[in-house]
Amino acid sequence: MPPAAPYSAAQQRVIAAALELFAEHGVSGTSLQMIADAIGVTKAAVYHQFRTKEEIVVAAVDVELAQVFAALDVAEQGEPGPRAAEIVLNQVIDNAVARRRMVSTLQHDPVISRLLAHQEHFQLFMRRLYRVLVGDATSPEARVRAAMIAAAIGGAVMHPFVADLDDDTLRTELRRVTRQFLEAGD
Amino acid sequence: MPPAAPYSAAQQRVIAAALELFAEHGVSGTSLQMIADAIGVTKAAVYHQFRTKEEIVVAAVDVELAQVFAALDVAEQGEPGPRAAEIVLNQVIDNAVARRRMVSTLQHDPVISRLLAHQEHFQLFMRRLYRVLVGDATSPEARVRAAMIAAAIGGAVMHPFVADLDDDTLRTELRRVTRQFLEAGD
DNA sequence: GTCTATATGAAGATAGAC
DNA sequence: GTCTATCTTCATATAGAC
Repeated sequence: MPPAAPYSAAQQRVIAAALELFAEHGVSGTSLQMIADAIGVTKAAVYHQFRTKEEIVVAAVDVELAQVFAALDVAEQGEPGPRAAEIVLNQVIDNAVARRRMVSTLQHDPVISRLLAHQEHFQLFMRRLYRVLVGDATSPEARVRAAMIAAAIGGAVMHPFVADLDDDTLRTELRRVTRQFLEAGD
Repeated sequence: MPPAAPYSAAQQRVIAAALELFAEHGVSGTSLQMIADAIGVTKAAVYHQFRTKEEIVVAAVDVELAQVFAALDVAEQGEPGPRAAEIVLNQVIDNAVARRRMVSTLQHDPVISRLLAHQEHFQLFMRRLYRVLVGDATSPEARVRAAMIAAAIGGAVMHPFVADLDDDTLRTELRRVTRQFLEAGD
């Protein structure tokens, strides 16, 4: 996974503001002026922290993915076994709930998708997640099942149907229903 | 539902090109120059068909939603009953598969989301879909279940795990796994 | 680390000819 | 219905002072 990049305090302010704006307007819909305004500085100050807008996008994705990888690492500290899958999935769910405003952007923003498609770390994450979801199966049904569960968790956290559920409730129910979904295929 | 707007042939060319580009780059990442280039005309020609970029977005969403509403209407031609839910869901699945490159954009693009949030027709569609998925239940579990199924269908069709499945296979397996998911909660 | 000022290009949009 | 030409605004990005 990417080493915890030593972002300065000023850089972290840019990243945090950028993530909020990316989640609301998308990457292409977010200008450096908007980021600068959100922090309360000028564009030039932002450009002093990152040389290009692309670098901001990379840093923002980097920070978000670091949390996902950290969660997966923790989950795999335990002994491998039948309960490992549930632990990993719960980590994914917890992370999706905690970062629910960002998850949809990470999964669906065209700019970020292109970025992630070329990141080895992310491809590895997807393969690990796939294995957790359906093991070694490669049948169309297994792949559709994996795609649906992955999309369901990522997509549900931002869904209007659950917009006013608090994190605790959302997390609890997501875990419950995901377990039901997984058992439905056995 | 919106009346089938009488878009001219030239307007339909703009809409078709715009939809492709929106799906690939997002609405904010698509310029009128890109749309004009895709059709092989100049920006001014595009502006002769639609007065603003926003009008193009509205028309594109209009065209896509018309298909969804038509499918729902067909599904509700039959007698209301226990099998109605499955018919509606199958129509939603068929439509999602047929338009798989567009579904993610419709669901997740920030510009389009804002547009849809203010459209009565779309809100009605969501309520109808919710009823099909969980009936009158309003518990957190029911809402999470509905959100997950809705997100799963819409999100799975664009998922890398199923990118190389043909439409027939994807549709068949989506129907199968969705049925399993629905039965898992009973 | 932040500012003012500025360069350069591309965006959305319009006027008027063909 | 399409073009050339143009306007204005905003985008990314840089130079140099404090």
